[in-house]
Amino acid sequence: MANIFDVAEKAGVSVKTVSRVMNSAEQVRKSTRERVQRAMLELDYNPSHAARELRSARSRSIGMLFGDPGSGFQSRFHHSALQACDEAGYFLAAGLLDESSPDWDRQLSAFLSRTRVRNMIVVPPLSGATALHERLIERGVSFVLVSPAQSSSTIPAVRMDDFAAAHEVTRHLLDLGHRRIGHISGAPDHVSSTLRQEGFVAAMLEHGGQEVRADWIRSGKFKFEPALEAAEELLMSKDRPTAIFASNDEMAAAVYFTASRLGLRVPQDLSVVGFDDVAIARTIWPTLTTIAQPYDAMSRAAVNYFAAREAGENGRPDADVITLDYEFKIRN
Amino acid sequence: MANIFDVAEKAGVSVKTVSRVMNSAEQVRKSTRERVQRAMLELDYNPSHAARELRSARSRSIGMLFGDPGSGFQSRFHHSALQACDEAGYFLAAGLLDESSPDWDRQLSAFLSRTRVRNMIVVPPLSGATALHERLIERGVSFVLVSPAQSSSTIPAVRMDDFAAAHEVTRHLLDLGHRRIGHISGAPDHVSSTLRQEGFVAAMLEHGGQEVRADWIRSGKFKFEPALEAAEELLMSKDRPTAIFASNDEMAAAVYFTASRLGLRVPQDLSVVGFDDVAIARTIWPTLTTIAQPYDAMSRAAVNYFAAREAGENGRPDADVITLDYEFKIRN
DNA sequence: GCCAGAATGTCCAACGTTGTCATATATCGG
DNA sequence: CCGATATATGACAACGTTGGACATTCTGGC
Repeated sequence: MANIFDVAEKAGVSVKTVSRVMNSAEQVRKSTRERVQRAMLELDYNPSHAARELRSARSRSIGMLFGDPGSGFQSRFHHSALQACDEAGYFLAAGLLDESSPDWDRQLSAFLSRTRVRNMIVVPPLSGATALHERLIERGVSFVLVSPAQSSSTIPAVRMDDFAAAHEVTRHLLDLGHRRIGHISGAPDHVSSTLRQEGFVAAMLEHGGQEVRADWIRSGKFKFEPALEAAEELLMSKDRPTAIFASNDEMAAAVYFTASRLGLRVPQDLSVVGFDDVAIARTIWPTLTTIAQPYDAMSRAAVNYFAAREAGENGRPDADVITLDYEFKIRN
Repeated sequence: MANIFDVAEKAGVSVKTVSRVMNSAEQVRKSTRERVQRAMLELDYNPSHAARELRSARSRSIGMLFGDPGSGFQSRFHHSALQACDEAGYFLAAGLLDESSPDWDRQLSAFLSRTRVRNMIVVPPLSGATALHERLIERGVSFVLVSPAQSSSTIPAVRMDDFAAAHEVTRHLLDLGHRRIGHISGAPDHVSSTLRQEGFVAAMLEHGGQEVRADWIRSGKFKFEPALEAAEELLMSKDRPTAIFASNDEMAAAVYFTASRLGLRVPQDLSVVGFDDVAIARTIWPTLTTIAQPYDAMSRAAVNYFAAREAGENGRPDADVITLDYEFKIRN
């Protein structure tokens, strides 16, 4: 396997010059640079990540921790973050962290000190784990929250515009002619849930306030089982809603479940829309109209945040919240 | 951040002894070992992965490549492999590989030479990519296939007992009183698909051969859309089957889909069973009876394979196929 | 108290790269 | 064509760890 010396020899320069070409910090003459790059290609050379990581002041690793495997999100984010890291020349180091274990602090320590990562992307459900965030700050790790549960003015975050998305989804139902619309919200301590609910209410009010009934807004905690109950409560009564907007796809699936149990057909008797566009949305029948989180864009934004922070070495204010556009997937 | 010198000083030993404790190759007195371990704990010391990787002959990294993100499998395997690696003291390095890209060879090169991994776990769909396997052999990487598409006598693999599982599933349907059972098989060039079909046929034959109708076995290629067609063909005729065994969960979901479209209720009018136990199985309604792949056990077996190979340094024959027990999940 | 063997220490080199600092080479005005 | 200055390149140490080849110090059994 080729190393930097082989490249240097082949290109007829010193190893330092090769290093400079790769890190492109200092100036290298164009002709030299090209000669080196050709040599790298011909030798199929790639720098050893371990060696760079060990020697260099700069860290080229970004960490990502995985919590509860149940979350359909994590794999989406993992994949898109891998891609974003590839593009930006970072290495993504993945680890496990069980936030419910008393041991989680040690797990974190082990991950951080083994990998030496100093930049992390924290995705759901861990982006809602405040204790973890505090610990990261203490340890001087800089991190970006993805779709955090709480909005914070001190921690940079990447999120989508939940309010606007919920508004548009509700609008869509109204445009289809629905007037009696129920909502199954997520976990009450989750800002996304609140924003989605607000977006729902706002759209309803715009269309005539009398329609928003408090008993047609139920919490499903973002989970399947609680959403079953919520759906049952919404659908059992005589004057039931004709459409339900669930705050995520899993809960929307629970609505399907309940509707089917009660003999209601979707979408003839009941319209359902979800949120997130996880795998389920395209697999259940009828395929679920939903809002797609901008996974790729979010990951890319997070990675770019680190890249930018490093480029401009000025310790710029750490409080940006980047809000990205969602995508509205209309299905059956 | 503590390093090996700090630990040595704290424990009152030399760095060499600390190193010995960690690599446990040579003999260290129990009392010394404990003293060192205490020092490591107190200092919250973890060896730098980069430094070990760089210096040591032994590689503590195991690579895992992700192909098409659509596969519900990959995240399950990733999670369980992370866990298995944690337990065994390995580090899991993840990368992307787009097998359909003309560039895939370069992607592989970059991954291998950057990370220096020499052990890999190859999961579906890449465990079916023969060209990749050949390239890995050429490059001297040792790898274990997980649920490979073809059985090979030269590449070690971990798989589940598809035949037995399919047999048991079919048996289950027979025990429920079904006699008219259809089967939607997977991709014909996939040995799992073949084995599952054989298990199905064997169970049917045991119960009276006249029941196995060739036109009740259709290929769905392991995908949703082709399975829709297959299900339609099975369910449209007057004398339709009363139960369908689909070779994976995605196709089982397609059966639900079609049944619902044709006005058939599951499970009253039609029983459906799936295979794999991906997220969908627990989310669609009625929850899907299926076979759970032994994700954790498979990953652990793969990791242990490398650990064992390293312990007994004898170049033992490379052709083991480990077959693991599945789990039968009876749902609604 | 002696001895064998186990346990531990010493010292140095090496892994592949980057940071520091020194030096060589090109560029430019006069 | 000269020296001055900017630009391009090189030599060498260092990152944290393991491996090797020994030397030294314990330990336990006689």
